[in-house]
Amino acid sequence: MVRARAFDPATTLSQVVDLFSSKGYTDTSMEDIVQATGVSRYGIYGTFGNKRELFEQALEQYAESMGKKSFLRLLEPGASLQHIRAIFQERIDDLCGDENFPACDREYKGCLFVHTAMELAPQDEELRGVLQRFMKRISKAFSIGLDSAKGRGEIRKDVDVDRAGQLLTSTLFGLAVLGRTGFSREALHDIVDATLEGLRG
Amino acid sequence: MVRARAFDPATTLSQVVDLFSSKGYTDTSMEDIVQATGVSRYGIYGTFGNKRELFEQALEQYAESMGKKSFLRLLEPGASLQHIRAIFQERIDDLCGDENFPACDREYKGCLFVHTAMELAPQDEELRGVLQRFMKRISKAFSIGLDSAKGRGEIRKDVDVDRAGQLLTSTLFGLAVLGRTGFSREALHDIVDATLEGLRG
DNA sequence: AACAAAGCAGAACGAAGGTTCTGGTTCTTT
DNA sequence: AAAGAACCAGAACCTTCGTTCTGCTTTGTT
Repeated sequence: MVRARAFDPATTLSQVVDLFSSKGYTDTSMEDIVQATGVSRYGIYGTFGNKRELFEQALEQYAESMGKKSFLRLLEPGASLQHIRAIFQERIDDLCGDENFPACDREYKGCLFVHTAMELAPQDEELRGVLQRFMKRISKAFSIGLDSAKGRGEIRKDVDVDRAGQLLTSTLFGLAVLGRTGFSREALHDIVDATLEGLRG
Repeated sequence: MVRARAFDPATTLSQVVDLFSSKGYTDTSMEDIVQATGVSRYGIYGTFGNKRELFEQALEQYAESMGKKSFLRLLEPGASLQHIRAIFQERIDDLCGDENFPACDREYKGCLFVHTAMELAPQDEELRGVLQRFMKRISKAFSIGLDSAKGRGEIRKDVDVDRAGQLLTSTLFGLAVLGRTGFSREALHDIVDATLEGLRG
């Protein structure tokens, strides 16, 4: 090794995650990526491989960062309905972006999971498998959190936490779709409230 | 007029709807459309305009046919929770395709609304408006059905039918995302059950 | 039968995309 | 200081895409 990289792969990957999250796979060009990251084609291809492989790494970083930021807290003892609500709060913040900017200017951020599901999952068996794993992991985390909340008497005793976990996962994606079509923070929050209302005892 | 069209615009548009539903906007090429419909480029462009305009008409036919097939029944007096459940049943059938074919061969059908939301809504103000209208109409139909079901004592008295209508709309899209990543009919049905369970009294 | 408006199939065109290649530059090692 | 491995910017290549154009065919009217 005689010359060091002029960029940090981790931060570059983060920028790529943002790009793919905003525009999806097909509508994000390698040129877009070169421009946004400031990294040369040589650097991108040499470090991450081709577009498909780069996307896969972006997806994995997306999932990992979301897991650490949002879902880890559900695995700790004493997790409550408030923790679940906090996940949706963060999710909505993420989807709706900075509200200091007017709606017409703000960049619509999307969910990389949803983009992957709609664009790639049907044809790409491997990515579909990755996606399924991530989704099941999310459902499981929700279930664990719900079980803990049930122990605290925050949700009904007769709630099946496995199915309810899947329900919350589904809601997570529904929010992404609605947020993308321009529905307000308040509308999304109402949906979360209505969902959790159905679980409360 | 001296020579008649060799194709029926309505059935052609239906085929286009299927294509866009399966692969989305960007991944469906005009060549795909020409091949699948058997209609010449001349016929497509002359009848429907360019790709963007064709998509808009496909979206409108999709919404109208879904409305007639699934949601009209909610507006009739005596609508019940069973009618709402039937909508989700049809939805799942539509998303998962014919179960006589093995999973690896079946063509994953997607939701045109979700594709529009993810691919076009952020940049295309007009389509975004169209999409918002459709979604609000769906929510409204759900609300009316829920109100009727409430009158029949099928759901709790304290349920806010407006918010619950939005919740069911969100669930509808969540199902599309999960279905696209290969989750089974049963998994999707569980989600529907869990959702409706939260509304029952 | 001849005309012409409107249809069709496919070639053609310009733009854009993913990937690879080239020529030059940097920076650690010898 | 010389060397060379790895980096960078961007040109180049090939494919695909949306759209338009061209030459020919069909068919109702004159």
